[in-house]
Amino acid sequence: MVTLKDIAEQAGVSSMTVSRVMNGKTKDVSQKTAQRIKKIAEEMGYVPNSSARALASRASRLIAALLSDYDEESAPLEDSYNSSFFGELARQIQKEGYDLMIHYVKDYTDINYSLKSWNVAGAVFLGMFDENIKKIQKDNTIPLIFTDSYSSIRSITNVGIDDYQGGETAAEYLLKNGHRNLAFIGPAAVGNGVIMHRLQGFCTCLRDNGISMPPEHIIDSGTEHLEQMLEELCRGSDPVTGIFTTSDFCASRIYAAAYQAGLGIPDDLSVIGFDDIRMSRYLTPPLTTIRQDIKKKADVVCQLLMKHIKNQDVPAENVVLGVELKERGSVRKI
Amino acid sequence: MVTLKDIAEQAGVSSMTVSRVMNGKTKDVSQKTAQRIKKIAEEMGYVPNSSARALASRASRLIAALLSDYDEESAPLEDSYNSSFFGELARQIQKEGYDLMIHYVKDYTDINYSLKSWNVAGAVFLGMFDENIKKIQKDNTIPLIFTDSYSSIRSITNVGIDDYQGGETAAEYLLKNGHRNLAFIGPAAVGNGVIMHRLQGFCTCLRDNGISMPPEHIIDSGTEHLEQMLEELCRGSDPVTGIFTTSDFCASRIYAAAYQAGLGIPDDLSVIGFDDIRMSRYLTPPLTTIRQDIKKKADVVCQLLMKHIKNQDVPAENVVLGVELKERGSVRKI
DNA sequence: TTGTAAGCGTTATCAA
DNA sequence: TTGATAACGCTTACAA
Repeated sequence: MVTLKDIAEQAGVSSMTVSRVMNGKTKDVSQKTAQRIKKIAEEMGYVPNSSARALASRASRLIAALLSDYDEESAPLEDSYNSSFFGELARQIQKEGYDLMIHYVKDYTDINYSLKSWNVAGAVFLGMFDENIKKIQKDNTIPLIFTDSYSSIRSITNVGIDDYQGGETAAEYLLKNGHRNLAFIGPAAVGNGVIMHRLQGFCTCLRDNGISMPPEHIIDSGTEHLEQMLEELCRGSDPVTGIFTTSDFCASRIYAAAYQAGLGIPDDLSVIGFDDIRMSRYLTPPLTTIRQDIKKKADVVCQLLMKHIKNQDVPAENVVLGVELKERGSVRKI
Repeated sequence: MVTLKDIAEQAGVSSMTVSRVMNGKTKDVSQKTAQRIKKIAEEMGYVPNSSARALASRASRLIAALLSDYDEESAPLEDSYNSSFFGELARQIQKEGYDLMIHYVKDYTDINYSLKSWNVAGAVFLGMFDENIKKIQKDNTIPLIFTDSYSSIRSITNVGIDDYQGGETAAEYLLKNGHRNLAFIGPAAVGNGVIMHRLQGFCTCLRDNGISMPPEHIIDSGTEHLEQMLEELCRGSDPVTGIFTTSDFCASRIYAAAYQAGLGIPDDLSVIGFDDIRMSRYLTPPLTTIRQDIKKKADVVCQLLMKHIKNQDVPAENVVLGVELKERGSVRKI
């Protein structure tokens, strides 16, 4: 391992001088020696020791990504949305000269460890963290960026999308295409999360247009019997013709169930998804969906992180990104 | 921040004693003091400083995952296969008490930095690294685990699957179902990688059965004109009836192109994929594919890593995991 | 069983 | 413009 000291000896200077050069404080060092030292460092293959740096400067160029992991069996990164976002985030963070660690966290202890162990410069939270937010905020002075959080705690920095608007847009579009009998399929709408807001936007828009959706048309996507439910919904005397679902992944499950039930999309059943993951355009038929810009989201998160790291006094802010309808082939006009 | 020293002062012992307790070297410390110290540490919310540890012990509990990133526009983690594997790997590594960093790497400089900067205990390589392997190996003593590498360098530790066998299995299955005129769709078969081996297994099996596949039936999945190609292939006097493709994601693109071309799957065209990502069973029709066990792969990588970390003298080994045919609905009998 | 001393590679601070 | 020194929090090696 090549250290500052090694280079210093080669160059006949003190290691402080080398340190200054390596940190780009070139105005404190003469041009000549700076050049010479750079060359020697290059030749010797010097790579700064980040641990030592972090220790001495009490600040690391490290960001932690925290994935909430309620359950051993869940696989957050198997979800196309999450993994795309994480991948983009990693790229952006790296571009800023920071390194990224990933932690699955279950409870406060895990979170605490993730934040303190490597004294990370900041953290990004993916998933639900409502219970712990208050305590986390209190215990830490580093920037914490939440994503898609609807915590009632004010003054947290969050980047999310307009889920409510997304629900509305979906409803509008289905109505515009003549659908009147609708259903909603998603994970059991937990408390105050994105799912609930999408559902609310959807329902409110329907109600404003004089349409109501009976509670039994709100279906838990976790059900084993999706096919059967679809049959019941679409075969009655007053058949459901349109479904709004909370993710494109979920939409693909609906496609499969509909297929098994002998229901054609969009002929017998129209479906509108959420997210616009890469695969959606390749479904048969291509999925009409509410698109969120994952790249943009990662970008905003990263910029916010950098801003807060550079200046501790930046106030908390809640960024809400827009969504847009991506019209493809899974909704028909009736 | 709570340090060993803080705890030591509270407990009226030296920080060495606390250090021993925190590292579970309880046989070197009296039961009584050990208990007392544990309690105090708990109360004070002690979290060990990993940077300091790494610095003092010249060894970190950190693993680096290196994603090869030839191109700004590519998004390795948008690929379902990669992201699932990465997610599983992260979980396994964490379970072993290690932390995981992610790095996109372009060239030798990047790799070098990733490995040295945090003196990681080991690294896992995802993607192609053929050019640099020799140099990387020479410069590092830490365990390096490659995945899906067909490097000609001997004595690297690699975890892969039996790609050749996968190709054979696909061919056998198509033949068994009466298909004689076949095509292959995948990324331009770069040098010596997984793609080439899958293709070779496929072709060899065909040849052994007296069937030949003309070169123009090997199609680059990167083409813009997939729909048109499919038309040409399947509408001629001697139409292609079966396609083997190198990933399930690619299969979904073929589904979409076939749909646009008015070709029904499996009625007009049978398709067999590779990977068995989560989405495959939800395609319409559900995709018949060559399955690889991603969880198992991550598990093997992690165990290998631990073994090599604990014992530097373990020889390099190349683990080849099996693949299996997952029969679903995209291949028809003719 | 416990403690002392030195040192890991770097940066902050102050002095020259 | 440069250097000496202490310190960051911890572990290793040795001594008591």
